[in-house]
Amino acid sequence: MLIATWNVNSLNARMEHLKEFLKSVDIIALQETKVEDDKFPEKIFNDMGFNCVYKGEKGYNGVAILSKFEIDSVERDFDWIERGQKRILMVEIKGIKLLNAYFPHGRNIGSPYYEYKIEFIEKLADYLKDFMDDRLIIMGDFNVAMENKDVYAPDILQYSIGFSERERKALKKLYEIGFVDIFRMFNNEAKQYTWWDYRANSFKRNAGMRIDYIWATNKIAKNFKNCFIEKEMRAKPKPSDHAPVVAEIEI
DNA sequence: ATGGTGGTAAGACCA
Repeated sequence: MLIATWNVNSLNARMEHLKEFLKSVDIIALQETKVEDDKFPEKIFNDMGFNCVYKGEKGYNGVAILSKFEIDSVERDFDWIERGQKRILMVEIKGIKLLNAYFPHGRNIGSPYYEYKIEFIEKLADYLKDFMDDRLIIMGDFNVAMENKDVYAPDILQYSIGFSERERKALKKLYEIGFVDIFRMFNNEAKQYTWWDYRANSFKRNAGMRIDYIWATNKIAKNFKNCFIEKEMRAKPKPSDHAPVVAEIEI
C-alpha cells in the first residue's frame, strides 16, 4: 500500500489537486488544513472511500489523516505539546501506530515562536520514546532540514529558520531515539527537496529544503519498498509550497 | 538585510 504526507497549505485551496492525488494513495497525512472541524469536507472523502480523522482551526494549522483502511483508534490530546494549536494526531491502522505532525515554523531564531518550536520537538521526543519497540510511523511537515544535502544553500541557511543549529540538534535527538528516515533508505542524493518558497522563483531555481518526512521504527522500516517525492505536484498551477512524500509499504 | 508570493479573509498575520 501507499502512504503519503502532504502539507496542502489550505485544504480548501488544494481540494482539486488533492482529489486527483488521492486516486493514487491508500493513507495520507495532511498538514495545514486551515479548516475548522465542523467545516471539514468529510463526506467528499468518504465518497472516495476514505475514513477521516481531523483536528483543525480557522485559518491556521490543522492536521488530518485519511485512510482507505479501518482506523482502529485515535489519539488527539497532545495539548501539552501543542499548547492550543492543532498540530498532532495519532491513529492505529492495521496494527501500526501512525503519528501525523505539523511542527511549528519558528519564525525567527531566538523569538518566542522559535522556543515554542524547540520545546515542541523535545516534548514530542519525550512522548515517542515509549513507543520505539512498536510498529510506529511518524510523518508530516517537521519544518527542519536534517543535513547539508537537504538544503539549497547550507552555508547561508545555517543562520536561518529551518536549518539553525538548535533546530537540527533537536530534530537529530528526536531521530536518534530510534527512527529510520524512509526516504533515505532509497535515495541518497542531494537536492531532493519537499518545500520551495513561493517567492524569488525558488521552485524554478530548485532552491528548496527537505523538511517533510516519513520516519519509522526498526520494527516496521524493513517493510518499506520505496519512497519518493511527488515533485510534479509543486509544478502545477496554484500549488501548495510543499510536495507530497509517498512511501510504498508491504504489510 | 530586505523583500519577494500565497492563504485567509477582508486588514493584518502567518508561512
